[in-house]
Amino acid sequence: MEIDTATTSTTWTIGELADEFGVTHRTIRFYEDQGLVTPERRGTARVFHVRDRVRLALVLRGKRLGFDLGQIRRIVDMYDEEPGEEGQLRYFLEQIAARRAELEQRRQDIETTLTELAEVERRARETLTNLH
Amino acid sequence: MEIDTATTSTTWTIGELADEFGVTHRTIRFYEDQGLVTPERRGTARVFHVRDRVRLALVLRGKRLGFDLGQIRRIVDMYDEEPGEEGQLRYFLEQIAARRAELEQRRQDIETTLTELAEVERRARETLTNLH
DNA sequence: TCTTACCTTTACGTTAACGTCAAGGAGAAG
DNA sequence: CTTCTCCTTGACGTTAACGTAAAGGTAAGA
Repeated sequence: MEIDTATTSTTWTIGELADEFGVTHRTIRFYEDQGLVTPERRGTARVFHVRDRVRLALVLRGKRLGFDLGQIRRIVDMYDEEPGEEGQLRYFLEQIAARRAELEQRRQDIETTLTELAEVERRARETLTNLH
Repeated sequence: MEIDTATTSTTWTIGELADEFGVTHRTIRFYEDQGLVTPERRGTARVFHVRDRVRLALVLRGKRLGFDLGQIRRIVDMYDEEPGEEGQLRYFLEQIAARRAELEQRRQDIETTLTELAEVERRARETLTNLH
């Protein structure tokens, strides 16, 4: 019997998330092992809440960026870090600065590559028009 | 006896390139296996020319971007593609468009992440000033 | 009650990208 | 000739990030 799926559900099964994000169950379970998501357990079954959904999205974005799961975890964990005391906050800000430096290096690499590819493309188009 | 290292050498040994780029001999040899660099052979020894040096730099930039060696090869090979006939040129332009799409997706992901990290940082700084 | 769909754990298999010996060659210096 | 230094070719080892069976639990519907 159906209980409540009329109101857009605020929890998900592993299969729903897998379908939505285009990954396998195995992948999500692996991420749970790594502590990237922490679904509730009802009996033996996993119940994913909004927090898990958000974190999963962040993880997959990290993967698109080519970070390994270690780096990704460090970034994702920043999103729901507890305030803490001064020393910890300063350390936290250092970490953010480090991640940002990596990201900006990457952005620079991308800009350069895009520029170069544009030049390669220009030459190709030139050769192409010269054929006619 | 020394022969000619006064005039900046236009060729390199595997060790020189390894030192310069901060990778091991093994890595460079592996890249040779994959066809990413194609050093000349003098007897049994490898002699790297400017082309290899450039390609190695491109490969390492690709790695920083988180591409796997397959993707990297596809990008790097574009840099010294021969003109060819029309069909090939059109296919080539398609490939460029595809690589560009990937790179732009990544850039978008980076922008988003940087924006979010800035917000996280702002909140951390706020908490920090409120401590005093 | 039986089937079907979806879930579970356990555990070995796989691929990429090198790391790490092992054993030896080639040439310049002393 | 011996000693270094730097190079060479195998070839097996390692880590990350899952893939892929195997074997079974549970709840809804026919």
